[in-house]
Amino acid sequence: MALSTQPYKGARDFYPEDKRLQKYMFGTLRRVCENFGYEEYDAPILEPLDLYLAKTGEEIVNEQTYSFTDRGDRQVVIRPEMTPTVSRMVAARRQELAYPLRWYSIPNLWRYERPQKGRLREHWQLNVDIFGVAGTEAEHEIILLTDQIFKAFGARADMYSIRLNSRKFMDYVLAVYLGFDEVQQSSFAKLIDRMNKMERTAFVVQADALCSPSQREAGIVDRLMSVLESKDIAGLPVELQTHQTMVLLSAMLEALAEAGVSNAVFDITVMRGFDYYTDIVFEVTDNDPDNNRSMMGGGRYDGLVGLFGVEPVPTVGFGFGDVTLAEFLKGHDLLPALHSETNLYVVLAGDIAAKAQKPLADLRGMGLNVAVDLSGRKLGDQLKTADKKGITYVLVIGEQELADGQFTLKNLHTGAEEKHGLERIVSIVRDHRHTE
RNA sequence: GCGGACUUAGCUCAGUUGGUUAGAGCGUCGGGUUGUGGUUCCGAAGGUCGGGGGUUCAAGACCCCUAGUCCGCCCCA
Repeated sequence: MALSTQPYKGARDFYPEDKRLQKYMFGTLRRVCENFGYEEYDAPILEPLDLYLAKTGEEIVNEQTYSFTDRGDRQVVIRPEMTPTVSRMVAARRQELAYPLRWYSIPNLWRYERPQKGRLREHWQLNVDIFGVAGTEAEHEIILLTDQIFKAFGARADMYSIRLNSRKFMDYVLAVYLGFDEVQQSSFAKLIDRMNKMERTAFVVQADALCSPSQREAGIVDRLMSVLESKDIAGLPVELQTHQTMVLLSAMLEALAEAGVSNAVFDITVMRGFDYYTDIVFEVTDNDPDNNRSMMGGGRYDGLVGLFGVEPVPTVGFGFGDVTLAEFLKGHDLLPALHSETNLYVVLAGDIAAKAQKPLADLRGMGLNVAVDLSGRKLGDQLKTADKKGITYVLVIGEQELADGQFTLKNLHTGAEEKHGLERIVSIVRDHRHTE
């Protein structure tokens, strides 16, 4: 039986054309992050199991990670997310780092679960974090950066929504304002998370089922619905509007609007799954109903660094997956034409590979990326190969050209041909590359 | 982890209620005379129909198992 050529379940091969797209996406992400003064870091793909047990739900660690025991009996996990790792790194140098600390990374992450639209087993995720800022200036900057990322990809404000809420606020609503016990709070959090995907009546039925008889009698579900159906902070019951976090969030949204972020809104259904978030949380969703998934999510997690036994560091950060980003760009037709990194394809007329080495070295020395066809096939076949590789310029080298130093340069897009010396050829190809 | 749909040539797919040597388009390769691609023309190669088992005189088609892909659910990094 022949070996399978398929990549591992839920993971992708990146052929050169796929890698071009990845390089474009990552390049844009890096540019925006560095534009805001964020520095890139990285870490091992393997981490000890303990790192995740402390802060993530047990089900996630046990059933949704790749884990194994190594030869030294250590429990090892292939990282399913970057936040614990970066917290570990910051904690390790807690005293010596210069705050505010602005870091980013684009790690590959693994999760053991069934692949589906927008969710694979291996994906890459931009992680951006700011450490050491306790005030909402940190959230403001992070949201601004997020918005810049979308703008850098050419997205318009009506293509995506930045939705904000507060974990601290929701805890208050569920525990104090509505009086739910801890089990109920967690059930309601999950239900509210799915609210936008459900019919209102189905939601009310499920919410009702979670209430005790006395809560039902007190009309708790109606009270809940009136909170959840508030379209903005001003629509909330007055008692909730004046909650400290709502006051801060309200001011933040105003500041963001002033800074040119027109599509950031309060959305009470944004919950986020993780326990480590401590206050403001946010998501960015695609406005295209066919890609109804959160593309990016994050928030404030002030407690994580402190788990390593050092003084806690207030932190705001987010993760942004490459799969959902690619879906977004494709869906909104935002992908540019991506070309080969090879600028020039040299075809040889006749058996002259040895003699052609000098001009090839000169072209490379002057900075062009040059590939040469070594097949010895007919000229037409060599041209076909250049075309198939998506390389615009072809240079013909034959006895004639070697003799007079004038080489035939052909543009495969226009079909035009011209003869020049090597330096002129380099400048033509380079100018074209820059205008692409 | 649970449920549903699907799997036929390199790719996208046809294949009628089971019935001879399983088809198309695109792609690939060769040719239209020796230094010019995309278009066009001619020709060729390429499939034990995902794998295994069963029903039948006969299975690509029906049944069971298994793998993979996709879509939901759970969960969400």
